[in-house]
Amino acid sequence: MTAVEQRGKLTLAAIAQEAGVSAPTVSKVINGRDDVAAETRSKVMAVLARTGYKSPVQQRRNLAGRQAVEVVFDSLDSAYSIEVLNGILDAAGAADIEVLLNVTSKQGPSRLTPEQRARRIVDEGRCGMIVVTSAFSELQLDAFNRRGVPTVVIDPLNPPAGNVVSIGATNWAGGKDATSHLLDLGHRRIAYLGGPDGAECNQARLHGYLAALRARNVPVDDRYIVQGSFRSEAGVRGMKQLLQLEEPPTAVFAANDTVALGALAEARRQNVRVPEDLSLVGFDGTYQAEESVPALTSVAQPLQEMGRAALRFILRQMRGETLDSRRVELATNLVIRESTAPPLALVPLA
Amino acid sequence: MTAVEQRGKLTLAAIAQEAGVSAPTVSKVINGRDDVAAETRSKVMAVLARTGYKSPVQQRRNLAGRQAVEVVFDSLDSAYSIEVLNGILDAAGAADIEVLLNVTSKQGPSRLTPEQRARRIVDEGRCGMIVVTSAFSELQLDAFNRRGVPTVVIDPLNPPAGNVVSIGATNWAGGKDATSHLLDLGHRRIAYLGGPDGAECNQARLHGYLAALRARNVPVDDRYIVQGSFRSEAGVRGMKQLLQLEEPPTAVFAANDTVALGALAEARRQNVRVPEDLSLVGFDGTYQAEESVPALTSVAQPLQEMGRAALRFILRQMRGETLDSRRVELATNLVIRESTAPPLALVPLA
DNA sequence: CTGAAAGCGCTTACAG
DNA sequence: CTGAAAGCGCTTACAG
Repeated sequence: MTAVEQRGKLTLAAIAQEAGVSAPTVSKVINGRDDVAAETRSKVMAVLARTGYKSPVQQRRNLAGRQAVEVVFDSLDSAYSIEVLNGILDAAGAADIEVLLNVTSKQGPSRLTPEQRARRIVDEGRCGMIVVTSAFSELQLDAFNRRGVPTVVIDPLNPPAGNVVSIGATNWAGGKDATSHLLDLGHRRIAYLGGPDGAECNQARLHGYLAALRARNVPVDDRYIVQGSFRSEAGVRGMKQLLQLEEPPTAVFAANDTVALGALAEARRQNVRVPEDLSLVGFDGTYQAEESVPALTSVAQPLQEMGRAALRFILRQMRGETLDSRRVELATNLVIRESTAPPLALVPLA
Repeated sequence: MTAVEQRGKLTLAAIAQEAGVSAPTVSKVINGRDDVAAETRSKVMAVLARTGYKSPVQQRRNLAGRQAVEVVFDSLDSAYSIEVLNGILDAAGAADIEVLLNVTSKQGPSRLTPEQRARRIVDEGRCGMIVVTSAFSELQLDAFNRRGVPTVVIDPLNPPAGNVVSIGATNWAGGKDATSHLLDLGHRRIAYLGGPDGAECNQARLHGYLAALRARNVPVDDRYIVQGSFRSEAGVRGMKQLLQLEEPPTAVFAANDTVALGALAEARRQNVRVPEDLSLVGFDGTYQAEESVPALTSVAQPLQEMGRAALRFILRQMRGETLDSRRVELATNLVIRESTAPPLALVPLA
């Protein structure tokens, strides 16, 4: 038994002595400052963990009662975000953890800077944070981890650096599956109706599409690749553009369901029948795909499962477990519905 | 303005200076020690109150119990609930209040009874509660109010008794507007494709429909009134039933947009064109109505506004204001889109 | 990256 | 009862 453990007084100075460093150094570790050598940090962390020392902030956290996780979305206006939220709520309910919901687009006059928000989340003693937004920089996200608030990012636009845990889906494989399905049906003129150029997940889907074409030696035609956004209007505009081509595509793989539905609406307006004249595949597999007429063939993301996994990662980190991996991709699943069929040329006349 | 109020730093020493005593004396007052003269104590207390100084313990308590409103939904799987939630988040963001989101269908193994939930909400010091669920009885809801947690119910299945504040929309007037619109177009065989029999709001819409028919001396035909649920399947089934009638209706007023979209899907399957062969009106006016093809004529509820109003009611009660009314109905608004047209018989042949 | 030194805000022990 | 002085625990600024 060590000196510290014998005496009742568990002070920062005692921790310092125990770890063989100075008090200021322990202070820096506790407050998540980054001017501490990794080795020193882990030495101090070990003593902190062993002695169960609680900083004032951590004591505050204990007083706060029930554990709560901060969940931050950019907005809650898509089937996508709702499903992720439902997954988080599900796992939180099971673990008896409160969910504090924040939507950055719904900020009042006192709009918080990311720094202010970070300070508040730490000060208020959240047991973890789930982020479905690009409102935080990688550095800020890592700062949460260092301050003892385990943080998980869901489907980041770009994979976060450092120690930040992120959860996504197998976008590349999903894109390949969708395109292979269209190729299997006999399509050769297949368009990619894409989302935002800068989004990692969109790029992965596009490259899955390209990979499927190349695997079958189908030449890539740049006119069939139209980038846009993840919103419905992008589908409308993209579809207009594609239908003006001399040789329009016989199939379209859209970057998500919302874009696909925009494309479907435009096709209908131009009397292009789906799936007879045009096959259409979406991505996400939300209820939008199910309820559309015709029901949309779509690459389903396990959105609820992603939300659940995010919360479970936080629980594990709270228990002090180390994670196997900083990045997890859950499998997508192509769900074939009514919006895809062989191209008309291949269907024998009745 | 005093010295203390001018400087930003609100420290114990500043309070002491302001009160004309020493720092230790202020410390004693704050910590409830009894070796302080009554007069000195009250002098210090006055300054504390005026400046709003908080001791570390008080700050801790404040941080732990930062004002948060408990929001309880049955589930988050409809456009309806999402819009209400967004309204709540909007007003909460503006008022700098946290939102604790609970979904009763997402309870873990330790499913709470309403009593347990109530105790917890009170014990944890929520500043208010917004309920979009029928998980609580009227008595339980009233108990929250009595225990000092102002409670507001949004669109209750049945209007709550006692002191419970509830917010709804003008369902009766909306039902009347929808039906009058169809009558104005020339329809006489108008069906009501309803939601759950027991729901107050559904009954109000139905009675609005009946009132509109009676006002124009159009006889009510019971075969045109089909009750169901608020889900898509109810629209599919109800539409099947109506299309089997010897004289099917030329127009359908559906209890909500989801039911209307189910009806639309079934109509399309049976090659009944909307609006040429059948006019269709929904209720709620969510994005579902906008994005459908054809876009759905619908009675828009101010769902976001209802969420906002609920939160503002709580703020008012927190400030001790008395409310004018225990029940508020916000106005609906008929939005005419593409799914309604005169009945075919009235359209002159081209 | 580290820690001696200074500083901050509060509390305690005690002289008057 | 009061408050000058000492002390406690932590943080900050900065020299090395």
